[in-house]
Amino acid sequence: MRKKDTDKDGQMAREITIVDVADEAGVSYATVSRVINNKDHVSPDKRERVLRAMAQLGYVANMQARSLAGGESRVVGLLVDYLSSSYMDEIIRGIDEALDAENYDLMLYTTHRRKTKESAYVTKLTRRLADGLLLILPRNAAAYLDTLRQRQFPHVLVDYLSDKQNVPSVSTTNFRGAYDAMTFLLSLGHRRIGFITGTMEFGCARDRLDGYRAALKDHDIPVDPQLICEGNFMQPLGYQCGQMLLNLPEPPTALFSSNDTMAFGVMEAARELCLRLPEDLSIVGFDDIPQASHVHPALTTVRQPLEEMGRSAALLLLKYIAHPNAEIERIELPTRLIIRESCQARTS
Amino acid sequence: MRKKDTDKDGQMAREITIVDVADEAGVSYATVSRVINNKDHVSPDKRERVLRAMAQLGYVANMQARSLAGGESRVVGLLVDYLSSSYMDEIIRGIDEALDAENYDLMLYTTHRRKTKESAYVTKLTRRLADGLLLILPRNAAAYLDTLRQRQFPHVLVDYLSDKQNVPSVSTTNFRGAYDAMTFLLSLGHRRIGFITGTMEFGCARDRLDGYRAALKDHDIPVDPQLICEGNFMQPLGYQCGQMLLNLPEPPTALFSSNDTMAFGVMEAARELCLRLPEDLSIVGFDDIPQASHVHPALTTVRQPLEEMGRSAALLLLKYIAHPNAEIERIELPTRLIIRESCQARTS
DNA sequence: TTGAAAGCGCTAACAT
DNA sequence: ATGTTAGCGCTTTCAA
Repeated sequence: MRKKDTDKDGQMAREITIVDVADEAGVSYATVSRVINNKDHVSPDKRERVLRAMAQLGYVANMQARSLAGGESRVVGLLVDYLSSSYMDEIIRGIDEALDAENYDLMLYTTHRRKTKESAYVTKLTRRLADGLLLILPRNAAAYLDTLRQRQFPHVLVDYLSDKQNVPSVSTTNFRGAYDAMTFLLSLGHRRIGFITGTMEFGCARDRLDGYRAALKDHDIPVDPQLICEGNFMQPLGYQCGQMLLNLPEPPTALFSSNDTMAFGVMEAARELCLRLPEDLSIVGFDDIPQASHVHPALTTVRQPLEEMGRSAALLLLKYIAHPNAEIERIELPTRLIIRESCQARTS
Repeated sequence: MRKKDTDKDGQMAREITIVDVADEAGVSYATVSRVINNKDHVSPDKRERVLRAMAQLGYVANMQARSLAGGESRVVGLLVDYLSSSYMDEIIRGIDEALDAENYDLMLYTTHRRKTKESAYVTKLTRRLADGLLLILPRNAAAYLDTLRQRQFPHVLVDYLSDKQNVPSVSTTNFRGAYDAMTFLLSLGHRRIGFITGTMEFGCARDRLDGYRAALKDHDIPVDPQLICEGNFMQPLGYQCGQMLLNLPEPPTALFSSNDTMAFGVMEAARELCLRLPEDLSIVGFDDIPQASHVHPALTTVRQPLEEMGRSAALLLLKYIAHPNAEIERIELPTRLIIRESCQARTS
């Protein structure tokens, strides 16, 4: 059907293949393949001719043929839930850069909160469409992690935590980060500190909650369940949790949100209650997305090195692609408390 | 090399192919292919058996083999510059939904502001990796648009405007939207209205500027070049432009920003100058990204139906995939002024 | 060092 | 209705 892909003028518009290059260079097409893949055993002379022919004809390798034939696709699959957050974009930028430097391409699939799609995509990508797989904040990882490992398909998870599984992954010191933020708030004299969790199915959300609790405990402050509100990492629920917490009979003097986006929601809620920031309420976020430094007051937050997380994950994946049997590594990057303007010593 | 992909236990771990399914179902593999592609001329009986075998074996089609053989890949390529904005995410969501409903997959490439990558990706995607191509706000479209058209490769551009080219595209009534926003501001009594442009290489940015000028002209107000500041659709420059405009000897009483993100920057700048919003300064944005309704004061803005833009683009592309010769369509979706709290009648 | 040839998994003619 | 077969463009033995 595509044998003679004629365009409307009746002219041949076939795509340039390895055979065309071979003809042009006057060599067999196996030799062209060798040149393309940088193999040995090609005379400098012929290599030169092939290269020239390729340039002249504007040859571009056909990915599917290559990967069908068992070669590498030089494509890495990336699976994410949604894209709107800077969190994702920063990580993806890091991935993209590291991959680009090594001449790999990125194929990005979005599941948009449909869990089933996650597995379907994994299966698809795994069929040699990609050389490896990166997953950011997967929700359904358990469903295919075993398969991936059994088939020795290179993969790295970003921000996935589970004690049960020993999985190649990149994450940050969530517990430590939360603990540090709390220590800071505590040092400011705050005693009633509200906490808004992330989506609890994620390990990072659980770790942050643990950090919150641990810090309180280490300061001999009992954990008041009323002060803990379950969020979902999104602004609207952050707003609602903020309202709830702030309307408590005995409201907190500081609020620690499991991510920046929800912290912005808290700011809205606070403003609606005519609270002054940071005089009447101190707020701390988590992530340090670019926006955090743009809001007023600029948000004090626990910085995750998002771009570096992406870069590390990509690099680790590349290692697995090169050495499928390399030992499982779990990289944990340090968080850092970024103090800006949204916190103040407790006055009352 | 993958002939007998043995895993570490020495067990066969071959992937299930159409042949395995055929064996299992006791038919030829051509029949299986027919079933997979929903072709006629298969007895209900055999179809049933094949389906069962597929389910039992967990068969998943190999994309590259399929597209190599000349079939459709049921993959649509999507090229975007960067991802962090809600603008992109909303459009992508629309695309994703429309495509998903038709059982198409999305392959997303990000160029991250490297123009050369754009062309490279187009070439790659075009090699039958994808059945069609979607481009959001392309920066280098001229470089490959001709090729795409000549090869009759289905493609649709989102938010690309150029009078010279007759290109399948989806956009919105940028001129009209800007004109409406200005009319509103003018009706509020504002006479000195500042304008922050978008990245001028984009047609939509130029159209919005034109709308600004036209409205002024229709109200017999001379265009003051001092009041027009060139932005780039990003918050930091919006902030800077805001500062510049607001520090003018005779500052504007209203500011119209070519997108919401820059309008947020303007809000920062205004706050730093201790201006009350909207009492001292009215602000209008463009896009109506979700955040616009979350800031304080909620932003009055020109709404672009982002998700619908994505959906329309996907649907149009699907049409071209089905009918490569279908006539070139340029869809223009209506914008709508969303009045919120960031504007007030001029008092002084 | 090079070329010839055998697939990779699939679609679509072409037979039957 | 169903099976047989010839590629699609490429990588990788295997010979030469």
